[in-house]
Amino acid sequence: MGGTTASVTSPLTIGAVSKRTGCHIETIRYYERIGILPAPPRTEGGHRLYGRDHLKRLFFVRRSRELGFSLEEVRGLLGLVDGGDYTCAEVKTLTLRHADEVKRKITDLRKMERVLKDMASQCEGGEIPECPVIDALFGDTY
Amino acid sequence: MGGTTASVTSPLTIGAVSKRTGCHIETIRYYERIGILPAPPRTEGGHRLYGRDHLKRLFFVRRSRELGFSLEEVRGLLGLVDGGDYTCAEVKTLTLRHADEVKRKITDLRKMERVLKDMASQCEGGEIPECPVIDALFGDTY
DNA sequence: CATACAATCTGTAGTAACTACAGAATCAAG
DNA sequence: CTTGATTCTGTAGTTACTACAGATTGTATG
Repeated sequence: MGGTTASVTSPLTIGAVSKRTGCHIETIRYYERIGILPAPPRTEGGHRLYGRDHLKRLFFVRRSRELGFSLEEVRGLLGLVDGGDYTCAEVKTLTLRHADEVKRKITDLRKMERVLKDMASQCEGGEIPECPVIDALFGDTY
Repeated sequence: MGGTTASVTSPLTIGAVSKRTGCHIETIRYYERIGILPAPPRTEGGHRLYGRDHLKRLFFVRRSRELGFSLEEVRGLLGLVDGGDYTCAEVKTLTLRHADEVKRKITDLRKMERVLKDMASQCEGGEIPECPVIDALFGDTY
C-alpha cells in the first residue's frame, strides 16, 4: 500500500469537490438537477455535503464527457452501474456497443497521437513542416 | 492502390457531403459561417459545390469533435495544418500539448474498454454483475 | 418544354450542456 | 459577534449544434 493519495473520510463541501474533480460548482449542481448525480445530504443551513461515491461518480462523468460521450450516453453507462432494471442480455448488448465505440475512438486517437508526435519531431530542425495532418488522419476515409 | 473506396472527382452537393461525412447539412453550413470550413464555390443558382479538401476537413472536424475536442481546439489544430503564422517553436509546443491530451484520453479509453468487456463477459452466465465500473475506472483517482 | 417533386437556399428559433451572474443566506476564523 | 469567504436559489448567457419556415433551384418525366 503506502498510497500517495489520502482517501476521503469526512464529507466535502461542493467547493472541495469542485477542486478535486475539476468540475465547476455550477456544473455539479446542474448534474444534480438533471439527475446525473444524486442529491447529497445537507447541513442544517442547507449546504451540500458529499462523500466518496459522489466524488467517484463525478470523476467518471467528467472523464466520459471529455472523451466525447453525450450526457445521455453517460446516463446509460451509469444506469448499468446503478443496476437499473436491465435484463442481462440488455446489459451485454449495451456494454458491447459502448466497447465498440470506445475501440474506434482509441484507433482514431492513436492516429492523431502519431501524427502530432511526427509533426513535433519534424519541427525540431527549425522548419515548419508541410504538415499533412488531415490527410494522415482521414485522407483515405472516402 | 487498388483502393476499395472510389475517390471523388466531380464536385459534390451539400447533401452528398452530408451523407459521406455523417455531418448534418445544417452543421456543414454552420461550420462555414463560423470559419471552420472555407466557403465552397457555388452553382449559378447559388448551391454549394464541394471538393475533396472540404470532405477531408469535415471528416477531421467530425472525428475530432467525437473525440471530445472543442471547436476551438479543432480550430487550433486546423490552424497548424493551414500553416498559419506560427513559429516553429509554437507549432511544436502546441502539437506536443495536444499529443499529451490525446495520450491521456487513450489511457482512459483503454480502462473503459477493458471494464466494459469484462462486464459483458461476466454477464455471459446470465447473472447481472455487481458491476463496479466507476471504481474500476476512477475509484483510485483521489 | 412544362411541371412536379426533391434538394438547397437564407434566416430564425429551439435544444443540450454547460457557465456566469445577482442577491440572499450560511459558515469558519478571530 | 463580526467579517469575509462559500454556498444557496434562480435566471440569463454561451457553445455547438439542430430543426423548422418559406422561397428558390435542380432534375427527372410525360
